[in-house]
Amino acid sequence: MHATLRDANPPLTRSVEDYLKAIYHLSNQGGFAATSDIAAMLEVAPPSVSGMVKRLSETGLIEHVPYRGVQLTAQGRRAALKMIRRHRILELYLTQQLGYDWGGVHAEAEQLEHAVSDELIERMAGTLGNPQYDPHGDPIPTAAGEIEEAELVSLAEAGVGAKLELRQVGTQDPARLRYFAEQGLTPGVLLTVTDRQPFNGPTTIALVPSGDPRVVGRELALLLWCREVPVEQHGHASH
Amino acid sequence: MHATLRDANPPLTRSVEDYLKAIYHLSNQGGFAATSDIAAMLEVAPPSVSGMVKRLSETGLIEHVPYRGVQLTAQGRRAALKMIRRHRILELYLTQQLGYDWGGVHAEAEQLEHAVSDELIERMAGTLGNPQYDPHGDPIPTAAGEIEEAELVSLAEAGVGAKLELRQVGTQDPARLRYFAEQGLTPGVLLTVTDRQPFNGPTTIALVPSGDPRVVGRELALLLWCREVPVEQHGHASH
DNA sequence: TCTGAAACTTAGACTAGTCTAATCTTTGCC
DNA sequence: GGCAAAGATTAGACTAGTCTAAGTTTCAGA
Ligand SMILES: [Mn+2]
Ligand SMILES: [Mn+2]
Ligand SMILES: [Mn+2]
Ligand SMILES: [Mn+2]
Repeated sequence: MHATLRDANPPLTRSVEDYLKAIYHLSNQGGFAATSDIAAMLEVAPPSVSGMVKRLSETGLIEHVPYRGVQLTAQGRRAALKMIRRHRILELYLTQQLGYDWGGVHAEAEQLEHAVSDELIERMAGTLGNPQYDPHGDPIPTAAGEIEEAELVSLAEAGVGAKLELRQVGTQDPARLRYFAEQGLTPGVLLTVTDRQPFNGPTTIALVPSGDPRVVGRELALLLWCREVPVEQHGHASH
Repeated sequence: MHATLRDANPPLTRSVEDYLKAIYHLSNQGGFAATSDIAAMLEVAPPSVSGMVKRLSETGLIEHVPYRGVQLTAQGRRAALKMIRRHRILELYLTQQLGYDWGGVHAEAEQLEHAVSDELIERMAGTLGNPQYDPHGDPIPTAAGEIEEAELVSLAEAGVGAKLELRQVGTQDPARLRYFAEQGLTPGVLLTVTDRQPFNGPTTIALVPSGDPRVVGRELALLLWCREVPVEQHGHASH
């Protein structure tokens, strides 16, 4: 064993952890993450991404096809899911135990995720009762690296007449999150689609059971991910 | 305003924050912190310290007298006390809210102190009732940067017969802390010094009120910082 | 007063991560 | 099928932080 050999498994740096998360989010369902999309998500210049991509593929965390994009290896995916678990448990802990609102929580978790130990995360998860979803409805990966894959439909694409449960809110923007909260649009809410205007027009919904109407423009409707609710009529299960 | 000018007040890096804390701890009561002591405390080589010292004095956080040592400026002291507040609130929060024992808490706080926001620290402090002391009895600086300066005597130097209150435990070593906890030697405990053997020998104490005896070697006794308790006899205040 | 050891600084190299400017590749469109 | 624009990579520079090796300063003791 030569003293000059690099440490075989050095701990990942803050930057590397954020790159892996970004690549995970951008390469859903087996696709490639593009250099420019990673750069935009992390707010760095594209050449910075090219440089990091080189290092990450040398260490076996990603697969790089030049001019095509990158994908996580199994090892890289494990590391990404670990960070996502940390991030989402932190978000939930901050909202439930320390009074954060769901808009402010993302920025704080973005920093803390790199500093917490496994032990701290598991203690937080225990305090919270080993939760399944974060404040925005996103599934929390298990400590073993499993994550729920739900088929959800965006409110902008849901059919008129559909009865839906709002499951996930697909933004971290504090202003948009605050607006959704004001409108009562938080994960778990039931609603029916009552109208959609043509030419990318707004969707009108009625909250269940209050019946309160809401009009949601396409930009925001695309952020509201819903599950179709089987319509149960007076205790009769649908067939 | 030229775009080429460096940001006037960039946020401090993790390294800088740890250097400032180390210098604070090493330059108590107006003295100088020595390069080699800073290096030992941070586990870096002395030339790394010389390099950092140059940068820190250029940014006005410390004063450097070559070959003599360094001192914090007012600005550097403010920054150091802010980090110490963070560290101690984190330690207390982790022990009181998340079930950490006082041995494991230091390493976790050492990382988190660089990642938490002011808002998070103040929320934690609020949850804890704006506490004055951390789990090891160390005073927590206020948000305004005030810190209590107590005159304490080490158990190794206290006179035989003295009645003392254990106030601070001056180590972060998990093994030593665990041992102290086993022996019932935690901040707040009352005791009397019953014996001291010569030639740097052990100190024998009796816990109050149980009377249980403990024998403490000099190395550990030097870590136990105590306050003299005015001896009140059956309700008679001492004159 | 000299001298040698300890402490400190300087010199020079290296890594991680970032940037701008210049140079490929790919691809949609005429 | 050719070409221009978009996207990606390479080239080269820079900062922060670390190291080892080599020189400089201080100071206690002979
Ligand atoms: Mn992050
Ligand atoms: Mn979230
Ligand atoms: Mn630290
Ligand atoms: Mn402490």
